[in-house]
Amino acid sequence: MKRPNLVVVHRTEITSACIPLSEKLADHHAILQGYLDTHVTRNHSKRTIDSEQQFLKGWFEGFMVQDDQHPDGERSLMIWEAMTPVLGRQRIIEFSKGLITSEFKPRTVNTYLGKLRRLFQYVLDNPYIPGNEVQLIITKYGRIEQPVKEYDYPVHILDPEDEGFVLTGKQLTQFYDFIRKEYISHNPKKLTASRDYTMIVLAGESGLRANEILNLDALKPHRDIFYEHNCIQTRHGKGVKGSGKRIRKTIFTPLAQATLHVYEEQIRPNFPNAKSNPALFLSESGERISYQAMWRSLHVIVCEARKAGLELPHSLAWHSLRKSFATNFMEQNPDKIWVLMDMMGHRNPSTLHCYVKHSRSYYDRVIDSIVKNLGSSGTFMVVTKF
DNA sequence: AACTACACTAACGCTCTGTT
DNA sequence: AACAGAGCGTTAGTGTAGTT
Repeated sequence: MKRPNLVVVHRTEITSACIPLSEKLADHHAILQGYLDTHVTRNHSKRTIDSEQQFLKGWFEGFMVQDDQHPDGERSLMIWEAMTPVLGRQRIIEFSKGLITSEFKPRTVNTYLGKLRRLFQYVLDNPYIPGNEVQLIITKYGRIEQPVKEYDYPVHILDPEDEGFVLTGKQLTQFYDFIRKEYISHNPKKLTASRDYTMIVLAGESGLRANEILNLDALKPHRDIFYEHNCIQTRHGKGVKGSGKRIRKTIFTPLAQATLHVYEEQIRPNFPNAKSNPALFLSESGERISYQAMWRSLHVIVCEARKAGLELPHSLAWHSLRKSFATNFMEQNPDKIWVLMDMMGHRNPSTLHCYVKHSRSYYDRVIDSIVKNLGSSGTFMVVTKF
């Protein structure tokens, strides 16, 4: 069910009717815009600002209240009405309950309530209506308070870790082989199929995110491929809290180098704009490839691979390749954890803990070998007396 | 009081569906 | 094919219950 349909609170009569509707609307938008503007000042990414705006505007428009002033007899909710003592909180509780009973993930409920709480906190900290004259919201529209209370949040929102999203080294090789030998040769569009293969090898061998792959450049001034140094750089690493995009370097394995070399020599030059568009991976129309196109490509290839009998995790997406890279690197180089962290762009070792997903058989194998070693060296003495 | 071991928050990316 | 949008996962900074 979509969020706007979850609004089930009883329609309420608004009594302070002496202010013209247009003025109320203008005040509402001015306050909301004031909050959204703080995201710009705080250097948040465009994506964050857009989704914040999308959600908040949608939330207020989704709540209809009765208003005889309005030609339709009802209109969307205003900020100060959402913050009315008692009634405002009731509305939040109903909203929260609606999401839970519709089986939204607690994580999502928490996210939405957080977005609302931060807006309302901003309004309480800046209780004025933006404009030429100084006007308090309270004197014009009555008392307001924070309607989102800690009691209305789900807690323990983190899911137990999923299993089965990671390809072992062997599965990864099989997957590459399938694409190269079967998928490309049976596909009439050799160019795009080869391009998709190159992107997949790059994801599996270097651990790059989908967004980082599509933003790689082949042409100057920002060429990101360094054969001579065995490394690839990304200038679009995920940032956090207004940090902006982050630059980092990651490993460029012999397989990835050989694959990319063939791609750059024989495949990429055949795409339109190959000499003018700096993007390493182009679409058939000569633009930088889009995330949606990447998603679709991988989706199709995975479906074909399953039809051909390959055993793949039930959910295999671009990010699974990044996880597979991390897990396989860790299994082959157990002592190089700091190197892996650096290549993944992690600032905090705790991130790897939930990121590297060893298979159950890996744990069994390693535990088994540890016990065997103990048996021969006698580190664990047999206790006969206490 | 210092430490440990987590949990929570917020920004931001990924996934997938619906629409045109 | 391209795009928009909703839901939810990822990551790093911060907070806190429980232990030493």
